[in-house]
Amino acid sequence: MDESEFLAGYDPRAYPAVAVTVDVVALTIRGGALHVLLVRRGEQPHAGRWALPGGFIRPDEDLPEAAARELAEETGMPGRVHIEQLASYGTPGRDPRMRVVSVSYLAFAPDLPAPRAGTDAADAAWHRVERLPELAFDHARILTEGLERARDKLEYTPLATAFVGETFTISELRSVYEAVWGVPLHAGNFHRKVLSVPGFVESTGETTETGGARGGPRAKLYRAGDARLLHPALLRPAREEEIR
Amino acid sequence: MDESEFLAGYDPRAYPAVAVTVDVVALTIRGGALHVLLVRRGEQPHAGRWALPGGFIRPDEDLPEAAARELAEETGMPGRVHIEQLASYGTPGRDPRMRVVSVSYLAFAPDLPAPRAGTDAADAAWHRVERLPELAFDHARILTEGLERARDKLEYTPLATAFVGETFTISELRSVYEAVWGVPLHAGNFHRKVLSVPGFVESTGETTETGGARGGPRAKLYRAGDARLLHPALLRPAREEEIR
DNA sequence: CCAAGTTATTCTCATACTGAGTTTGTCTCA
DNA sequence: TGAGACAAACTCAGTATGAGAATAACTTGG
Repeated sequence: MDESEFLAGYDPRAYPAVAVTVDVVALTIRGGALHVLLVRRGEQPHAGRWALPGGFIRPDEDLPEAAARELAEETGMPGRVHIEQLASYGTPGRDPRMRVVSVSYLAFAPDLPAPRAGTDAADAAWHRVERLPELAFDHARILTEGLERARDKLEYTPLATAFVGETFTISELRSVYEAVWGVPLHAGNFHRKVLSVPGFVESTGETTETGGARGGPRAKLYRAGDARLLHPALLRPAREEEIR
Repeated sequence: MDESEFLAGYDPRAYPAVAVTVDVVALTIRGGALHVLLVRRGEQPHAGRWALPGGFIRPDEDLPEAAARELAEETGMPGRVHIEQLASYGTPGRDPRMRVVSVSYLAFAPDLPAPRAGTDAADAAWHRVERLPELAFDHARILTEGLERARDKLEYTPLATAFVGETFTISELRSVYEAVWGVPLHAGNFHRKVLSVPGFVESTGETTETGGARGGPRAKLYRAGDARLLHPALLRPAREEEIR
């Protein structure tokens, strides 16, 4: 091994600086539809274009902290937000300014207040995931992978409870699945399934104050149970096209 | 927003350099047991301790390329290696030298020749995952998460075929599941299940030349099919302790 | 060569889970 | 007050699963 190889292997200062950012795919459900938080960029490059909220990590800040901070800067941060790491992207040239490695996070929250413009964005808004504007950088790809991850995790984790309030009805939970998966579900089977999975939900003993807006009896209220994995899982209807 | 906030948000050069590395959790099956590739560190910090193969990314190298390169440097790189991203780790202080963000990758390969010492390691060897030495940095955690990911992916993807040769018998495939999951499986049920999942394996029409080493008939040979997802999935026996 | 032991492959059968549809009774709105 | 909406529970046929057993093709040690 010669000297240059040694340096290439071990000394990061031999390289041009690499910048590390976090980008957050923040999802919520508004009016029965899945929405993602986007900010309009105020600076070059891609000024004026919509992007995922995110920014450079700070020197003494862990990755999840950075993600939570970036999200808080755009939304005023509600209490109950679930955050988890998604993936990292580091293709040279993905940011024209310099070598940037971006760690993406997925965040889920119950229906949130309208976001406020943060320190580094001209504007911030929830967008329905079926009708998105063109995104800056490679954020369209990150968002796509984040949605796919969210759809998967709904199957085998109690993630859906992160989209609803402290207590909720089975129908509210079902509408989360329908919004994220984008398909209608059989109400009776969903009900049976949710109640049969140990630890998914537990009854509060209460019911809603009134029936549904358009009629129907009062629904029983539940809260999230202590399961970390759903067993058996709630599987999406098979998607032929994704199997091959 | 004042000037310092602006810089904090947008100019990475305002920060101390962040180094980005890739670490690879490379798995293979040798003698019916799951093994992971480890290298003995030749340099400080943690000199002499075992670690996951990895190193700093190069300026014009994409992340997966860097992972493949690091793996090749330790093993002489066989052809058929499946590589996928695992997660990223960036807690301040995880490397005493400087701020390091590490992107981990998971690699799977059929039984490989003994590794060779690479350019940046004093030694390299396959270790059984049930009997591991103490690892450098936070590599024990990375390895644990890598194993968990591999066990999960075996359930719903044809990943197991990446651990066997071009053609294989159902029993060979079963022994992959048994090695990775660490539990014995019912041979008859496994056989029925594998053949019933569309696109998992396809028959070659051939059989093995001889029976098994200790007896039994010749087994039919299969190759990997075109499925990207297994449907229905091959589920592990329920793990009560992991559900709550 | 033969008996004993191994293994691949196929069956059986009882139980569990799933999708689709139905039933019952409560509630809202016009 | 009647029509429609909806929560919750039930039915039933089809499918998947776990456990065990049967069959037959091979091995190896005598």
